[in-house]
Amino acid sequence: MNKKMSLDDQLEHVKHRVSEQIAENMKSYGYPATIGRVIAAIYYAGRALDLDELAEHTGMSKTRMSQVLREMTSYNIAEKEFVKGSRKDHYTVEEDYYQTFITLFTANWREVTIRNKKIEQKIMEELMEIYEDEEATPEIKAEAENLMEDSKASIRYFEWIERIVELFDSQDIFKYVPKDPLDEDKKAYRFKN
Amino acid sequence: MNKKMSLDDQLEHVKHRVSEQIAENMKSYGYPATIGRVIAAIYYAGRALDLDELAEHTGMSKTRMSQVLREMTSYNIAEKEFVKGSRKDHYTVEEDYYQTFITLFTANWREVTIRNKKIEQKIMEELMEIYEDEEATPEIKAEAENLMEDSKASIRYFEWIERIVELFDSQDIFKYVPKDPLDEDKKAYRFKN
DNA sequence: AAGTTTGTACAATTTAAAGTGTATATCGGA
DNA sequence: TCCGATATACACTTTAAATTGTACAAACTT
Repeated sequence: MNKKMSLDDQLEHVKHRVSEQIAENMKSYGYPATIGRVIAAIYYAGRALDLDELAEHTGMSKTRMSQVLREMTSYNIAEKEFVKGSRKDHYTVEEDYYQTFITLFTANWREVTIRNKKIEQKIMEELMEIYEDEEATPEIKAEAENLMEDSKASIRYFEWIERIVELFDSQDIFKYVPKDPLDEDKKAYRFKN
Repeated sequence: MNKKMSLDDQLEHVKHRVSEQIAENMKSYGYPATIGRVIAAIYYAGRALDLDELAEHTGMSKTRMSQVLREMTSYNIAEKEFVKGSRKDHYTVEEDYYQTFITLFTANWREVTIRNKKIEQKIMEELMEIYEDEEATPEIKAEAENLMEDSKASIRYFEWIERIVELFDSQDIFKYVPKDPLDEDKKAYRFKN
């Protein structure tokens, strides 16, 4: 049955597999799979696509395309591109894997740190009130103090996450984990082969 | 209404908030929220808990506890602890935030790299067959070559992810992004205050 | 101004994930 | 060997996320 497939169809099949693979990876990143399909469609088209073309390529509704592209532009992994003589919105995508990884990774974690720092602040205030309440027994005060220590430790942890985010966002990560294997490694590799 | 709450209840309320916060964070990590509630319950109990106690603390079914604890032990963020004279399984959890982050983060990404490298290998084989097919036109061959280049680039990217995972797993990340702010920063901070 | 084209709001549907309850296999003690 | 206690398999229900279709508003054309 596969034998009957034309070579063109086989190439299409490979592209489809890659597309699904990227889609699956998006799920692992914590984002909708459809984002991956959109990236693949635009990449293989080799040009900016409009919503109708994307719906066509992904086999999904135009509504969904609208939703997903909005999400993607909000994360800066897609952007509108002006196309002469067309009223439609055309979209291009970030094609650098590494940058896409960094962008999505940092967007997610920034959200986490912001949310948590807010909550920790509220918790701290709440604990302070309890601690300073005139009816607070020594036991109550001790417990409140424990929880405040926890909260402080938690804040330090989220500040660490913030610095991790900064490490990626600034591209400094490539200093410590380069895209290409080190030259020494390359040499060693060559000798072995 | 809040005014009527006893101080003890207020402390409980704070703990509950923290528990929900951790639960929410687990979702952001890409894991079930319940994992966070389990971590909080055991942490606040200050000792290993059994499935019934966990169901009690989280307000969930024992079945769910069984499922979640299995998942947690598989990720090495929970483990069984022997408790004298009890037939029940008691569980403790990793209490170091940083370690939990690293463990979950690396588990997720390791899975991703393994999955992708497998797929890329298959794709490479498929493309090779197409390329070497006697009926392949120059256009077909050129396209297959392009896709092979893509695949190679993709593999290099996942190897980079693997090295990122290794950076965290080996704890080397703390060399570049220390838990505690640097001494210089500390000093600067002191002077400002 | 009337008629098109386009994108998206909104409610409804589908699909996938989380969680439950009953039934059962396994184990340790009498 | 039987009994009670425990964890989990499995099928079912609930909840949340992804996706669609219809309707409409804004912008563009004539």
